[in-house]
Amino acid sequence: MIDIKRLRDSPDEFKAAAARRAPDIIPQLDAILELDHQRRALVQKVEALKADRNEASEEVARRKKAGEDAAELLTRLKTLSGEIKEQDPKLRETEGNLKQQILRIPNTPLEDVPEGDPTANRELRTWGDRPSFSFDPKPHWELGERLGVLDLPRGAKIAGSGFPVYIGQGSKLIRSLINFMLDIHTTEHGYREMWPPALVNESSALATGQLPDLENNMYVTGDGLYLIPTAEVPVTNFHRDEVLSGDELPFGYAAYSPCFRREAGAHGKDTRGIIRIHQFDKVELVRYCTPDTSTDQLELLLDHAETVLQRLNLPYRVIVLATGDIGFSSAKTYDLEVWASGLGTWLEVSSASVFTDFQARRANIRYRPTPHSKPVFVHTLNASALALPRTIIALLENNQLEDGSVRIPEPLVPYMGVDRLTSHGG
RNA sequence: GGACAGGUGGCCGAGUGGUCGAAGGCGCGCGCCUGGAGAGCGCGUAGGCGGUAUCCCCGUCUCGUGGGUUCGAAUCCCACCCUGUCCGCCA
Repeated sequence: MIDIKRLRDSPDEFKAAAARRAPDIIPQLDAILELDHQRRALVQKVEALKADRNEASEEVARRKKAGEDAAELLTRLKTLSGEIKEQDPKLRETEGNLKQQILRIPNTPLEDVPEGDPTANRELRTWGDRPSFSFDPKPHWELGERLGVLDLPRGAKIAGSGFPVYIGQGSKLIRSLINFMLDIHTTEHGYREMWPPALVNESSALATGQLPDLENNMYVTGDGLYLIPTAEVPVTNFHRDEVLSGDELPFGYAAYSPCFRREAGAHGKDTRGIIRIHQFDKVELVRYCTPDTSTDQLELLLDHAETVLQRLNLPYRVIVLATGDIGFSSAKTYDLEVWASGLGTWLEVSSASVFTDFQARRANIRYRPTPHSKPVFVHTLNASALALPRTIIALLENNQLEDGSVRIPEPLVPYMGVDRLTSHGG
């Protein structure tokens, strides 16, 4: 949620920042300013009436206590109360409209975010060498099927397309990767582990910014709960409506969760194999920090995500997203894209974002800089570290041998118990 | 899912229609005391919004949430949410 006071106090500055991401947003901001103006006028009107009412009401109490007559005062109060009941709903309606509109305004990007549509995304650096092959490297769906670790047709039979089944060593690879990633983040990067609910209520989805804009991309249950598209939602909401003490910041959680995405409107794009699916697994990092440290925290977070790719020896590149490509709640986002040899393309496996106080406002997460100072909003950040399917794609495709078997990267061997995936490996 | 009991400030806990934003306690902050610490004593300790204004003041709202009754609601009524206990069901 944007800071209405910032918009009100320096509208030109705010509009310029917001327009870097969405040039057509100015009329919406003007509408908000107008509504805010109306709202404040109404507040003053209604509160003046209430002040009169409260004063007269106290006088009634005093007179009754003293055994005096208050009939004449009561008639005056009756008309006053009637007037309040007429004006108050107007105020509430205006406030409701204003809130609705504010909730639809995306976060303003940081100054150093390149401006433009996705073609303005910038590659910052690459890590590792893309493997070379003496044969034609195969795509993961062929490898997975031949190895007997991935069964897409049966997944489609059970649930539908986009719900893969991992079997045998494939299933073991999933839990090995989850443990591997969580172990790194908890023992080396200082994260506290969390196992959150996979369903959340409306307030939670609203707080992290999935609602109202991404409503169509989430599965909804008949009970009005949402299947989480990322652990970011439950983990960030863990501290919703709380005041944290300043000296515990910064801190972070590492959480594994299944993720569910309808991918509505993504027809025909990256549909083969497990590139884009409806249910997948992910280890997510969420950090809370003070406003002055959040840009440094983003670099730290990115580093934590990169560590996983480096340990797995998967070549990747770091992209800074342009203003037109960052998510609704984000102020700045880095994507990590891993190289997939069989597909011959880069795949996004992680997205690291700083949300400044945007989510904290929606979720009402604050902290006290000192024991008696007023609470202020924290800054929140998160990064995938990593999303599993595309990590698996890269693992299979980059480490494949000519006979169709796949080498397991050394750090993963203790988790897998084998150093090769073979078609007779079970 | 059913029955009953509850949801009050950072925490515990009083308060059943009128100076109640809320007694008391704990915690926390500042000070006194002390060689130092503790104990003890004193003072201070919610947030949102609006106005005004550089941190003073004024108004308003908030006692789970949303409605209602009333001149006036923490207190009465309705709905919903949540927690506890028992029953049912179940991994």
